[in-house]
Amino acid sequence: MTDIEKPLNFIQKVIEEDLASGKTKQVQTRFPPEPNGYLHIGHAKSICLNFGLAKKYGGQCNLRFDDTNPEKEDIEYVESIKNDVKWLGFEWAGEVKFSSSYFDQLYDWAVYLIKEGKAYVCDLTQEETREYRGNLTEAGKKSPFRERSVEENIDLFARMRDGEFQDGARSLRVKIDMAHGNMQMRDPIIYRIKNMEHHQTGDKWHIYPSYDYAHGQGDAIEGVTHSVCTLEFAEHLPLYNWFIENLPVPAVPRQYEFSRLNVNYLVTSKRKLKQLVDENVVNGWDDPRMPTISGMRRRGYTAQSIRNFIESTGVTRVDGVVDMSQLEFSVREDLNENSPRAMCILRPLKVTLWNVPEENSTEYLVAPNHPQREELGTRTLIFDREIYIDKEDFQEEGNKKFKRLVIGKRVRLRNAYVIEADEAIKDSNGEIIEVKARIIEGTLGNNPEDGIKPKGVIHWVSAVQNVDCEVRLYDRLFNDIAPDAGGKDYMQSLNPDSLEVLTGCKGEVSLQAPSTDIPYQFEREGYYFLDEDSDYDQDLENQKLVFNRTIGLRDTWDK
RNA sequence: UGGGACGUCGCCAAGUGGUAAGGCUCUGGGUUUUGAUCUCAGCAUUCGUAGGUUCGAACCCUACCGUCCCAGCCA
Repeated sequence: MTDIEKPLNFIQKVIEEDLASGKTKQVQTRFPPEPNGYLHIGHAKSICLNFGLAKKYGGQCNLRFDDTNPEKEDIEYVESIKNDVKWLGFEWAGEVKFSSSYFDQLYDWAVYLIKEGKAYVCDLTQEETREYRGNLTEAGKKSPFRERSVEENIDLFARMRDGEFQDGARSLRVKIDMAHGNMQMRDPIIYRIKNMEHHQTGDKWHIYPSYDYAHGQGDAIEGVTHSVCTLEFAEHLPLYNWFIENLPVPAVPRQYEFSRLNVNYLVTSKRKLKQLVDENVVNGWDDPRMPTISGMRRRGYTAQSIRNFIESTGVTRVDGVVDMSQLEFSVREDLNENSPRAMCILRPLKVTLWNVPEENSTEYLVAPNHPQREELGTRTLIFDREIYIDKEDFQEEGNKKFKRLVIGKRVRLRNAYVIEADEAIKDSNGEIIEVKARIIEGTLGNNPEDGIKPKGVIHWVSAVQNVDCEVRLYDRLFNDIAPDAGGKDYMQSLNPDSLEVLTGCKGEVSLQAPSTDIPYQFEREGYYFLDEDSDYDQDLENQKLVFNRTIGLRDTWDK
């Protein structure tokens, strides 16, 4: 990167002050996803922030699954989340943590609160609880069960734990203030009855702690110094601190909130992404059109490009929407620097170079793998009398702006000769099926001797020896710049053309054994990454190669 | 109408009393065997609005306007 120092964000400033004052000895953070879906670009921000903070200040970051609600969770998600965090390039401290590991301690602390007269078992139904809570402008009413005796509360709470009651029959609430301006403080529920198995604790529990009750205490148990979360939890801060102050916790963590990442044209809500998967709008969580980490990975986005993007957007408390172009810039920046080049014809049009002798027409040419990075080596290109160019690179009659092949005009074949087109051959429908052209002698590495330079450069592939492949082009999933803003129905703005599959594409022979760790730049086309649907086969006839277009090249050609 | 947070260029985002960084986008020029890359130049007399304090304000004060979050036994 650069040696220009980046200004610190507000959380970094807090940490530097805490370190300077001695309040914090060693920074401890945590990334705390609930395993109820796949991670998406929004989580990448939290991951980069939490792990990045720990790394920057020589501390550690835990990966903690906030698994307090077995209803929505699944072991499939914990595995995918671990995989995604690792892929993004981060390493968590020690073993993976689970909020469920603290259920015993949390239970003991709940009993402690009861004994202190600060928690009570409430028999109000869910509807009654809502009525008693009041609303934004009216104070709530105290629950009639608020003054139960300590003994009765302890007994009832134990019986809740033992599975004696139906789901929702009772709850454990903390006694704070039913008239508090902050709704979170109106005797929040900290334990609810759910007679159901948990993916980590099996059938041990019939009651599960709420997020509010489990999160801060989990932080304290793990010695988290700076608990950073998104802005919607700012409302919970007083409650977070209430527990820390009223419980004999081993440490005092502090919560700081930042605004979540929003990118236009994207939807980032686990619930909504799940709907796209469940209704088969996309082909799974890792569909390359999804803004999930796994989808982006499959599409060809590099971990570095995602990290750079997150870094470029900053950390503040301002609600904003980042432009998609900023993400695209980070992806292109990294890929341009690191992708090997290759030529691939997406929509083949045969060109016969009639002045190349028919006998022994094959010629081997050498091309650099990267135009600016010699150290990346070279590759061999096969040149023949018959080649393919892209249909879009030929017009019978061009115009000043069309810098490609035109009848009677010249064009440079990338890394090869200059050619001039003579004739277009059409089928009975009038469609051009072949072009007759000729090479200009002596133009390999040189300009034509007659001084008539070609207008442009186009890519090509031998029609005799090439690699057949399928190419999948992706466009945005939604046509609306803010698909789900203001409660809009995002399913109404789905882009019907978000996937275009091209078969019979022709790649140069270096693509026979393609790279599986970084996209190629198909010159003049964009960046393309090998999809996992590909099938390798020693027998090339049976090999099936599929490439995903990660992103096109920047295009400043005003058509 | 209760409580909380936030408003600096089209989009991100520094700046927190001394006279508006940077990135993305966009526009124009140069180099180029990728209409890519690279490179040069341009792009806020102005910081939500209106007053006030001050020699001096985006930064301090007051009022107003706008946006977002909170009424799950979700996280």
